Amino acid sequence: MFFYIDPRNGIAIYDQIARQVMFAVAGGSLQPGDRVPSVRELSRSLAVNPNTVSRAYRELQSGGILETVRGTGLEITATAPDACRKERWKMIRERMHSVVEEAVRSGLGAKEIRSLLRTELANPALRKTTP
Amino acid sequence: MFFYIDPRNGIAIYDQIARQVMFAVAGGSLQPGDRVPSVRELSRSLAVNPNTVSRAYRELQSGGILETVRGTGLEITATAPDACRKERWKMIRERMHSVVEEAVRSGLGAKEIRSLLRTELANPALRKTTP
Amino acid sequence: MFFYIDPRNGIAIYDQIARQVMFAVAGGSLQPGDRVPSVRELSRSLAVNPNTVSRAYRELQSGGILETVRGTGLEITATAPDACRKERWKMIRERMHSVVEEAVRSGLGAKEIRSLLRTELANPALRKTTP
Amino acid sequence: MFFYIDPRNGIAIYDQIARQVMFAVAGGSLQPGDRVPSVRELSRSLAVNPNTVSRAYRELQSGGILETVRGTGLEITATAPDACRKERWKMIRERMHSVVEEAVRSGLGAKEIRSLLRTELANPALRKTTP
DNA sequence: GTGGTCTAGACCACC
DNA sequence: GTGGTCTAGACCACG
Repeated sequence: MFFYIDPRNGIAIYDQIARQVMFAVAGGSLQPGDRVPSVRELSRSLAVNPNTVSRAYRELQSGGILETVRGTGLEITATAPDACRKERWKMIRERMHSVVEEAVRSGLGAKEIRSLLRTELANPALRKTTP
Repeated sequence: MFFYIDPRNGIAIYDQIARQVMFAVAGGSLQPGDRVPSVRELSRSLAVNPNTVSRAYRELQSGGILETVRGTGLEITATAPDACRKERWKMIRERMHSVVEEAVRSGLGAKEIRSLLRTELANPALRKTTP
Repeated sequence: MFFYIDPRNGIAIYDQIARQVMFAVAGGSLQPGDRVPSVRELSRSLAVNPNTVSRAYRELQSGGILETVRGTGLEITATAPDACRKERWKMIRERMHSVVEEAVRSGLGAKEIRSLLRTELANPALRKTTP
Repeated sequence: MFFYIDPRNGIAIYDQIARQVMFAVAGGSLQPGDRVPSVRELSRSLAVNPNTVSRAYRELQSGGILETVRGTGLEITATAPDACRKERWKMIRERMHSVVEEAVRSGLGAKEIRSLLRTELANPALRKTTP
């Protein structure tokens, strides 16, 4: 499957999993009706405890992204793509907002902030990493 | 004093205090030789556990921003302004990096990211916000 | 046939099937001596695992609603209509009991609960709904 | 404290805890700003695993009923009473709806259903049980 | 095979 | 002391 987690990057593992599912849905590589890997399978392939995967899936369920189909697994809901695209925007926008806010509060001007972004976007290491 | 903390915003309180000291130094409102409030005074005025203020000061000391002046308390070091400006850059740059990284990984293009920043910079509520 | 199942509604599928058979018997649309569809046939038409249909029938057998007639399949017993009517009452009564119990425990008064029922009974969409 | 759980009533323990907190808030015995018992304390007094209590609290958090105050515990939010009263109604109404729906579908008339409720409300065992 | 729940016990950062 | 996260392993109902 197409999930990778970094156990030491500060973001909780269950959250990394949930985000990647959402990104995959937002990007179209997971479609409504698709089944997500089983808890046991994913936990094995990520070398992570089943409970951790389970928690990620549970949060996605309560967010309306996944639904259980009794005994057969979890699948992407019909409303998921919309919700995921919205959520993706919201998450990125919130983080961008808080960076800019802190930058301004710490005394940086718009010019400096823009140059900061330019530097980051020029970073060649970006395009390679697929989630 | 000019510190404000929000015990509910997810950022550790000691970290909020330490950042604000650093920003004040970077911005010049705290100068080398100035004394910071005593642990007891600040903890009272912020309604915060003294241990928490203490920890903030401890981190600032080990970062070379504060030094104890025997008997009289803690004051801003001579090298602090430089260090704080550098630290400020580093913190902002790291956060900007991680936002951009997530945005790209989630499938957004450089154009969209730039537009996101533009929107944020246009936000008129920026200068007013107190930490 | 006249069965409908919803694999996503939280009620076990075998239970949905068993209930519908019982309701049909209680209501007279299935009579003693009538044959129920074979496991294979019903499982195909409901797009459901044969084990699931099998389990529904097994429970109905052990409840005395169905009996095997050698070679030809399962049919409604002579005592089924009585048993189903009783069972229907019991199930509804139990559920009503537990709703009322929770309502009272959560602080609602008899008056509010009665008004709740009145609202539900007034709902015009009732008779139309298919299981 | 005022929580009781029944480990064998079919409702998940974490759910029983969460409901009781909500009912307590809806009924006013827990007010905004009040602290809820600590995870460890409640888990001890209910003879339940800390993770189970933790999960109950987590769900309440994501529902906006509780918020963490760093290092000091979890407290009732300002918006909780409203949310809990709404949630309480919603839960009871949904259950009443589904009972009535099943009753009607199984062939019972409004008269019989009303009489069912009357019987339940007359049950003297009701008033005693406090959650 | 599937998910859901629970227990037990550990480690972390924070106050 | 507090909550948050994770692991390990168990049991259940369901298909």
